[in-house]
Amino acid sequence: MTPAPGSPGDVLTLISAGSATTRSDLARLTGLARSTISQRVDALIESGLVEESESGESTGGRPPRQLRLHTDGHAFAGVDVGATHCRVALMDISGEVLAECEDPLLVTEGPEAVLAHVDTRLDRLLAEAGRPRSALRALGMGVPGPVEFATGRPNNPPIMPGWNDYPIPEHFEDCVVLVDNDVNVMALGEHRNAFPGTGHLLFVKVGTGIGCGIVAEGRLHRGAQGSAGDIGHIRVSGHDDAGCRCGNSACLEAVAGGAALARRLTELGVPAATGADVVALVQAGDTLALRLVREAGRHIGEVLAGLVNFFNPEVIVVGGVLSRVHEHLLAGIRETIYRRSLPLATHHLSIVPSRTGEDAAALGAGLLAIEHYLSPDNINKIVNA
Amino acid sequence: MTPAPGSPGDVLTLISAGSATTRSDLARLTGLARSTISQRVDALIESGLVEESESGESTGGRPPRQLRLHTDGHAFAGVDVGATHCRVALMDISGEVLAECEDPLLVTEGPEAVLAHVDTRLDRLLAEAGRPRSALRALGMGVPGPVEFATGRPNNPPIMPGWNDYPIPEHFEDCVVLVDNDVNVMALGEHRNAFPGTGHLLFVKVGTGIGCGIVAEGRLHRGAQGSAGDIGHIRVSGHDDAGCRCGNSACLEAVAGGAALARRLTELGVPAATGADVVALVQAGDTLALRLVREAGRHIGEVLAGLVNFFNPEVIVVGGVLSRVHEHLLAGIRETIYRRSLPLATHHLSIVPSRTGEDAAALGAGLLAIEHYLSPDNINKIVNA
DNA sequence: ACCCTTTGTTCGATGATCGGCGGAAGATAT
DNA sequence: ATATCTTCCGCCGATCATCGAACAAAGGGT
Repeated sequence: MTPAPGSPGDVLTLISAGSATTRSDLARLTGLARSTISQRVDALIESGLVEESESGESTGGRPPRQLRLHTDGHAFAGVDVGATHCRVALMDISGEVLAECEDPLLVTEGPEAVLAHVDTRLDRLLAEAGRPRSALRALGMGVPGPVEFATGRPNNPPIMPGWNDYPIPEHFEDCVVLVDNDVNVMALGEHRNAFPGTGHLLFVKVGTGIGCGIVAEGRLHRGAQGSAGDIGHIRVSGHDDAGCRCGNSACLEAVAGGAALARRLTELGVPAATGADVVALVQAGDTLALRLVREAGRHIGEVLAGLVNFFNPEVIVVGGVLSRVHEHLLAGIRETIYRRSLPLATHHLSIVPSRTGEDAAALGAGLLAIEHYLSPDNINKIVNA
Repeated sequence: MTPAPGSPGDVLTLISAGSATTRSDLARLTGLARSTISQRVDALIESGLVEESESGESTGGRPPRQLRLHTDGHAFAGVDVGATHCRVALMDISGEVLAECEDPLLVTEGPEAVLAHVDTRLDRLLAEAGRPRSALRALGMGVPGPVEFATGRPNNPPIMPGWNDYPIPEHFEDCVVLVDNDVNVMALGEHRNAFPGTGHLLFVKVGTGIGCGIVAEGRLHRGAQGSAGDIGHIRVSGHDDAGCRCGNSACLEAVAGGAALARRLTELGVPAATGADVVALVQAGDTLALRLVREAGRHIGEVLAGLVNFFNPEVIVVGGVLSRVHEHLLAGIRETIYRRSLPLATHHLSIVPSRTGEDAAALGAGLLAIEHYLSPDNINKIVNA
C-alpha cells in the first residue's frame, strides 16, 4: 500500500508525470539502488511502455539516457458526446492527439446509433494513425448527463432519451471503457492541459445550460451519486419570476444559461435561438446582447461567489459556448466574486477563460482513459504478466 | 507507494481500522505469508503499538489470538478552543477518552494565556489518567478561525485578536501539534464517530455564526487557503436589508446565525443576547422564537440546497448551539433542500442532527492527532527506529 | 482417546535488492 | 592530444526480506 516507493508502476508514474526523465532521477526520487532502477526500467521497456530517446545533456560526466513513454503500439480514445455533436480523439499514451474528428450527431438518436457512429469513427482514426484496432487500450467518454461512474451507466439523464441505465462499456468489448459526465471530463482536460500543478480547480461550462466540473486534490470529485457539480439549478436572488425546466424558479440556468439569454433577447425583439446566436450577436456588436451577457456573468458570479467560500479553489476556468465572448462574461463573474467572496479565498484566486477550448472534453475523456491505464496497479499487472 | 500491501504501517492500519483482529485476518487481507505477518506483528508489539488480548472464538480449530491497539503508554490530546470556552480531551490511541475537562475561557485573551491554560489542563488530565507527560505523542487543536494547516498558524482570524500568524505548534515542544479550524475538526469527529463509512459528508455548525466542515472521500477538504467551508457569508435571496459584519448584506450568517436571531428577537420585544438564549426561549415554548428558528432553517436550507447540488454529499450533519432545537431547525432545512435540490442528489441524502454533540470538536481534534500518528509512514518510522 | 481444523512459530530456501566495481561517455584541465 | 574528472549504467557477489513447508499449539467433534 504505502511503503518504499518502488514498484514498476511507481517508476512509470514518475516517468509519465515528467518528474523523472533518467535512471538517476528515478534512483534519487524513489530511494532505490541504481541497479534496481535499471532492472525496473528494463522491465518497462520489455513491456513496451518506455523507450530510450537520444542522450541528454551532460552535467560534467556521461550524459544520461533519456527515458520517455513509448508512444507506439498503444492507442487511447477520448469521446465527447454532446447534445448535437460527437467528437472523437485518438491519442497516444503520452496524451498527444494522433487524429481527431467531429461530426454533427444528435444524442437523442439513442445509444446504439451514437455508439455505432463512434465505432466507425474510431476505426477511421485508427487507420489514419496507422494502428490496428487491437492497439486500443482504453476509451474514455463524456456524455451530457449524470453517470454512475463505476458502471458507466447514465443515471436518469434529462436530455438523453433512451440512454438511462444503458451499459455503455459493454458496447466496446475489446477495451476498458470509462464514462463520465461531460463537464467532469472537460474539467479534467483543462486541469491536466493548462493547470497541472493546481490542487483545487473549478471548471464552469456556460452553454445552453450551466454545469461545473470539480477537481479536488488533483482528482475529480464526483460526489456520492456522481451528480456533483450540477450548479445550473442553484437559486439566484431577485429572479423568482424566471421559471426553469426543472420545475423550480430562479435557477441559475434559467437566468443566465445560453438558452435563457436567447429567449430573453427574442422577447426584447432581437431574434436568437441558441447560446451561439447570442455569442454571434455580441461579436457583431449588439449592445443589448452584450448587456445581457455581462448581466449573466454577474448572476453566475453570485453562485460562484458562494462556491468560492465553500470550496476555496485556486482557479476557476470558464468554458462553454458563452466563453467565446469571455471578456464580457468574465467581467461580470469577476466583479461579483470579488465583491461577494471572502478576501482570504479570493486573494490567490484566478478566474480565467478556458485555454483548451473545444477540445477539452475529448481530451479530458482520453486522459481519463490514459490515467486509468497508467495507474500503478494496472502497470504492475501488465509488467508482471 | 502502491505495491504489495505489506509494511508494518499498513498492518497497523488494518488493525486500528478494525478490518483485522487476528494474524490470519492480516494474512488474508494483505496477501502476505503467515510467517511474515507474525514477524510484523511481533515488531509492532515490540514497539508497544499492539497487544494481544484473550483468545477469540474457535471456528473449528485453534482459536486465534486477538490483536488490538496497545492503549497504554501513549496519550493523545484533542483541544477545542472556542470563543468563550476551552475543552481538552485526553485520549488513548484507540480514540477512547481517558479524561476530559471544559472551562470558560475567552479566546480574546490571546495565544499565550490560552495555550498556558491548555498546558495546565493537559498536565492535570495526564495526572488523572496516570500517564507521564512524556506519554503524549500528538496534540490536535481546533480554533475558531481560518488556519494554515501546514504550519498551524491562524490566518487573519476575525474573532481571535492577537492570534494572527501565531505559531501554535511551537508552544508545545515535546509533541507533534496539528491545528485546524474548529468546524473542520467537528466534521472529522462526527464523521469518525457516527458516520465512518460515509464518503462525502457536510457538517454544518449553526452557532453565533454559521460554518461548514467538508469531508470528501473520507478526508477533510480544506481548500487552497484552508478557508473552505466558510458558508456564513453566502448570499441568501430576499434579505438585501440584512447587513453583515463582513461588510456585505444578505449573508446567511446575518440572516440565520444565532446572533442575528437574538438581535431580531430583541427588536421584536423578546430580549435575547445569544444563540443560547434563543434556544432557551424555544425550549420554553416561545412561539415567536420558534418561528424564527424554523425560518432560519429555511434560509440555511436554501444555501445548503445549492451545496447539495454542487458537492453531492451523502450526509449533512447539523450541529452547533442551535441544533439543540434541531427538530425545528431541521424541519426548515429539510423542507428547503428537498424542494430546491435535484432529486438525484437528494435521493440518498440524510439530513441529521449531530450525534456527537458538545464533544465533537475536542474528539475530532484528538482524532486528527491520532490519525496523523497512525499514518503508515509515521508507523514505519517508529517501528524501524 | 483419536482425528480434524485452524492458528502460530521455526527455519531453510528463494528471490529481490543493495552497493561496490569497472566500463562507457562526455567535460575539463594539462 | 592526452589525462583526469564526473556522471551514468551494467554486472555480480553479498545481504536481507519474504516465502512456504514442517511442526507445535489449541480447541472441536466423534
